[in-house]
Amino acid sequence: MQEFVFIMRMSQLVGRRIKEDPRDAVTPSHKFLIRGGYVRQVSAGIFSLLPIGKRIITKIEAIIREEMDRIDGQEVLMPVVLPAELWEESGRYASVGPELLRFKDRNGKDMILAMTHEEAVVHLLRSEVSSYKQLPVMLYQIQTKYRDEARARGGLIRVREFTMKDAYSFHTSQSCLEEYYQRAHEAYVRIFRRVGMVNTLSIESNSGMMGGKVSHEFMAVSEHGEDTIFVSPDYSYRANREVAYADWKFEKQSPLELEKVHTPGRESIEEVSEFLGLKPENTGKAVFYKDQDNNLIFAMIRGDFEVNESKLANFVKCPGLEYADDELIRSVGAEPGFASPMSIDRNKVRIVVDRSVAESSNLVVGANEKDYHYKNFNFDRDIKDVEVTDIATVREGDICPLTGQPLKLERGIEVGNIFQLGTKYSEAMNCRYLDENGKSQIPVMGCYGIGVGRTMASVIEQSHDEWGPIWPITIAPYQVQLCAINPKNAAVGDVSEQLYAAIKQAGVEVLYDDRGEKAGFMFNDADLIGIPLRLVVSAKNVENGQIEFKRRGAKDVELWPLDQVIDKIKSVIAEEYKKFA
RNA sequence: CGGGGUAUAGCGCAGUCUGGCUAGCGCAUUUGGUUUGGGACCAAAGGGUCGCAGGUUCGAAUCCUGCUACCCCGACCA
Repeated sequence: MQEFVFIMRMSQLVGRRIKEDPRDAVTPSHKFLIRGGYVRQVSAGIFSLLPIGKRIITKIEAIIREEMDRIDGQEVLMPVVLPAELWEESGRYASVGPELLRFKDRNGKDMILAMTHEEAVVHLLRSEVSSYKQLPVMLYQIQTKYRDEARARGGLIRVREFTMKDAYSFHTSQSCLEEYYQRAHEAYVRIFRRVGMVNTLSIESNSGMMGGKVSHEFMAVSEHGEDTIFVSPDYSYRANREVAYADWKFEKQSPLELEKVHTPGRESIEEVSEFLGLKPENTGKAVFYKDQDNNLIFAMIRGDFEVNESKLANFVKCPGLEYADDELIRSVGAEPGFASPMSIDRNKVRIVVDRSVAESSNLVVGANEKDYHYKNFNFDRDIKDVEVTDIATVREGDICPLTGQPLKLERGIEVGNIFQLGTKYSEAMNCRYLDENGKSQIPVMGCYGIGVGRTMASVIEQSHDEWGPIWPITIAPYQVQLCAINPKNAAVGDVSEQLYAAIKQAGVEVLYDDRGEKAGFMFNDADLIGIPLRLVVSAKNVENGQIEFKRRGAKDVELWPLDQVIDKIKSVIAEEYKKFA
């Protein structure tokens, strides 16, 4: 752990507390980070850290370093500014959208601000490692990243510039990667426990633009989270909505004859099912998407389900699906609002059917003619040569595939992720080593990220009261806050100064409120800063040779004999650390 | 990128509809004094190109046009 400034006087501390909530802050973490004097916004999604905010970040980083070193990581530092050609090698210069900030240097050379460092680490490693004897290896860094987010929000929860710990491992085999992936997972569990994130879930996730197959997200459970998670009641099943599935049961009935019905002006599932006196689950829904090349994809799902665009995008291997416009839909012979998979130009459209349609009977579908639908559509009979898969979005209450219990919905903030990347980058960027037979091989990669600022914000989301954050001792800006009520009183002033010096001597981190503010004012500031342990020096107690001790968030106070304060506070601190070991 | 909103002192806001003398209020700040266990009191003081650029007018924070920044919802996305 790096050396720290152990002590600080409040009278000298830069970063004022603010009484009122900032107008534009909505989440508790955003409000308290601003009000407590931890961070200040410079531009949308771009923040400066004030001293106590920086101390928290430094402590979180120290915990991450320890755990990365424990799983044999080697710390490096790679640049924020990278040449575009490195990203051209991997193909991401073209495939990643506008969130990658591109610019030219003075010579007109294309450059980028790195949003992640797979390319940089492969560039580094391919010239340093050439033998199987050097593998496996893991490199990590704690570095600034930039993502040109369309919409920054929620204080530190979604920002454009941020600090991230990212780690990359290289292996000679998939099994070696899988073994290491497990160790990384365990390291992450330890990290989030140690920083005091009490409610973190590791869940199955969608690999998105990173490529690769197996991946997990570490979610801080919070009502202000941006991601939707489905969990079983016992939390044995946990999955992001993007990949979650349920044990859906569908029932086949004997097919009835196809029947064309007049449904004037009824376009939506609700309108059609109500008009025909049926339920939404008796209908089939058609949703049209287009890929980047303007190719039409016809997704068909039962009327009571929603298409899961992540599942669909993964299935058709196209990351950038968009809703198709009416003109494109008509160009294949379909009628928007009354679309049917039958009687359309099969050469111009790819049809993907959800199991809910394939395994149900006698559904109402469009007739590709304005104001007409068909009743009694049956997949097996009425359509041929289409792809059937799961593209349904889980709904709260759907049955868990593992436990058979109803799934419940949670919100989460993604604070970390781990991926089994495979050879996507090492292969594209020609990273090779020689195996024991002298044969050239491509290393298998894993990557592992943690958002440091987001972690700080998430801890507040999970640990605060109406007055401010309640920091775990492991990342609190100081371990102890010392408050002097009326330090102009000679006895109070003397005892406070002596205590301050003695605490420093004992190696305890203390923030000393020496300002002589009114008690209430001082206590409110202390609560807003959220240091977990508080000592108060007052005239009344000093007269009795006593000091008051209180834990942040607790109701009760203790009175400690003055000559035992140092011993007692040290033991309380040790006890607090044990809670997060 | 679509929808909605905001921009006036360090922070939070009023004033704008209905144009008018010197642009206010609370908090914070400075000075002096009194206070000191859950956001004290008295007295005095400093602090503004009213987001930017044009226009209308005798006169614009206020009306008109354009722009910019920021926030919220959505789209997109590690």
